[in-house]
Amino acid sequence: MVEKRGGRTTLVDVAQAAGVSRALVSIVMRGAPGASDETRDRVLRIADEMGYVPDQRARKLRQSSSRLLGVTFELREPFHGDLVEEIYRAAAEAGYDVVISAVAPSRSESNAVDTVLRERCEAAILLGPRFDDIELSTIVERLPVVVVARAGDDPRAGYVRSDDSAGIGLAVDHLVELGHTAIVHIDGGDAPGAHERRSGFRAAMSRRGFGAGPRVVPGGLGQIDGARAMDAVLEGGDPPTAVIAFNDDCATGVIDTIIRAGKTVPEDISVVGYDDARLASGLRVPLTTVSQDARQMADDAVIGVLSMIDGGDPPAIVGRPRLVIRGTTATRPTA
Amino acid sequence: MVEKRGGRTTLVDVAQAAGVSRALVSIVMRGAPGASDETRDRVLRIADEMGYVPDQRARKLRQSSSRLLGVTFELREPFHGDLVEEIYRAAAEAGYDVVISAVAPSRSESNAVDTVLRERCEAAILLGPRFDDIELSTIVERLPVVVVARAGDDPRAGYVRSDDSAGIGLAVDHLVELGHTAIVHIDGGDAPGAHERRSGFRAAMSRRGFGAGPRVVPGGLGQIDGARAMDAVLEGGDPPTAVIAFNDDCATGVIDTIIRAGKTVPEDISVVGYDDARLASGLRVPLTTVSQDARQMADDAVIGVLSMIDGGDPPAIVGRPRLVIRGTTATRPTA
DNA sequence: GTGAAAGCGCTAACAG
DNA sequence: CTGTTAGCGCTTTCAC
Repeated sequence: MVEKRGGRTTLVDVAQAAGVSRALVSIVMRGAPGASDETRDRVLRIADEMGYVPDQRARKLRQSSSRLLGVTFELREPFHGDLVEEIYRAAAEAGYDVVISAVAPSRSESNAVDTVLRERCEAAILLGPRFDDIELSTIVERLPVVVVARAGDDPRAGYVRSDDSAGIGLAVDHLVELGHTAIVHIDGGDAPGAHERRSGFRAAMSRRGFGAGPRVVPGGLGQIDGARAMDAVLEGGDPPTAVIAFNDDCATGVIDTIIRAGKTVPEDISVVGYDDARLASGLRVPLTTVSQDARQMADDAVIGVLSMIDGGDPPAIVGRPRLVIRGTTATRPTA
Repeated sequence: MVEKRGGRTTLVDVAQAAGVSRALVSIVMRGAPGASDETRDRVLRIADEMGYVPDQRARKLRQSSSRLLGVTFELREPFHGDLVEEIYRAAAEAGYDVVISAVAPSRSESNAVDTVLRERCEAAILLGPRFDDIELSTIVERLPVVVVARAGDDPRAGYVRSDDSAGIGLAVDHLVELGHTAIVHIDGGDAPGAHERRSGFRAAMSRRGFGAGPRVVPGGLGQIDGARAMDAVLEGGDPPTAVIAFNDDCATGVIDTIIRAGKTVPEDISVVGYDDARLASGLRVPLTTVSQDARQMADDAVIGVLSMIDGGDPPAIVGRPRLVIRGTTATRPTA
């Protein structure tokens, strides 16, 4: 009785098979009021037997509001994965569907955003976009946008991020309290958030009295970037006793280099990461890291963007990151 | 002149503004023949000024075929990221759009597949699905399906995978040629492909004359799984001189444990991974690994599923994996 | 509870 | 080259 290669089964087919009107089937499929429990069960059963699945496109087309949220994210960013997962949940709780659109080396951000636009999403959540002001501007003109995990100041866009500057501050404080003075920051280049972390590092260091040119080393987002940067640091002589990496991946590379160089973490050198993507919590060396709460950020982004749809003001939420102390930091070696 | 909060601009609006018929605008937007270059330019300009973006849903709804491919993937699998990226490319080359639907701990596979169904995708590509035969069966009845990176034998589904058994064989051969005899396989439990790799390992070992119970240790997909498994191996005494891990992440964990135990890779113990996801190539310790060619697999999957749409037979493609020798394998320690 | 009718934004098949 | 006419599959009035 199963309709082969279904999906093509339409509401009319079900109505005919059940001997009722299309409207009734529609009501039943939506779970809307207006049908007896008896009819409801029968229609549902028949629809199921026929392999009927409502056509999302037709449905959304007909509805005045699409109740659709577009999300762009980077396929390579573990933390984006965490955020996407939480956004699915948060959106579902609000009765919204989600269209995800990936960004990758071979698929540009504009490409990803175009998809969101063409699908007639009511609003977009952009995860760590690298758009410049102009590009962002053209998007913001078209639909409500919340930018996550990146700073910015377009008044028409909402922003949800955690305070990168404060986050790095937590890391610096932690290390200073452990007695470290020779602290290096391996940065994220031009990645979203990198600037804030860099200046947050400088600020925290000078606040702690290490004003004289705290060391910032060019790094990047990947493990290899962290490893290379740490290579350079060690080769330069005068090794630090602590390193704050741009993110967890980067920190992993840093740790790797340190170990390869015959030193140990955290005995010789302490290392702090950033993000606390699940990747990190699964690491063998439990990484001390600055945690951005994906769940909270997703909630904030979704709630914020929904309020914008209703004409509310763009949110400007700066979450307070949390330092998660695990096993890669220790008191300064007494050497 | 920009329509604020556009996206709501419709084809009719553009037609009116340009003083032409809807049909003409449609023709121009699709780049279809039937309009003078002059008109084309003018309409395009006006559309752009108005911030008009064609409604994908309405478009797909009207067209008999949606030219849409659904892809389900795991947010946490780096190799899936590689595949998704390549599928976007391969689909675009064939004139198809892609709907991606993520699987995560809090978002089930059925959920992901439902999305694909509701969007009226013409076919689905499932990356490493964990469905059992029954579940897969109900999906296969509804639309053409190609399963990637997992073995199976539903004759109605297409399969694109690389020969896991042969891949592990390559790893075993490589290690045996380096003089290793004490080789351990840390497996992937019930993950897609794990069974094949396990039995491939046993087969290759016995082919090489190590028939007497080659050691297979329960592992998993993550770094932590590899690390824990390796812990157990080392604690058990009689350490192997070589380890073949289920995947690259797992291998990373293995390496980590080895180093923490005061041994070195590859001097004391050689380690081979599996997948060659970009993650791996970015590792500081260049991982010797069995490469599954994401680009090739994506091409095969897309071409295969398109042919199924045209009534072709389901593809059954078993790619030949390639051993990529990097820095984590060496000749057996002469100890 | 039910059925008829209109229309979401677009494309396709025609006549002009 | 242009305009008209039909729908795609669904939801949403509105009478019955």
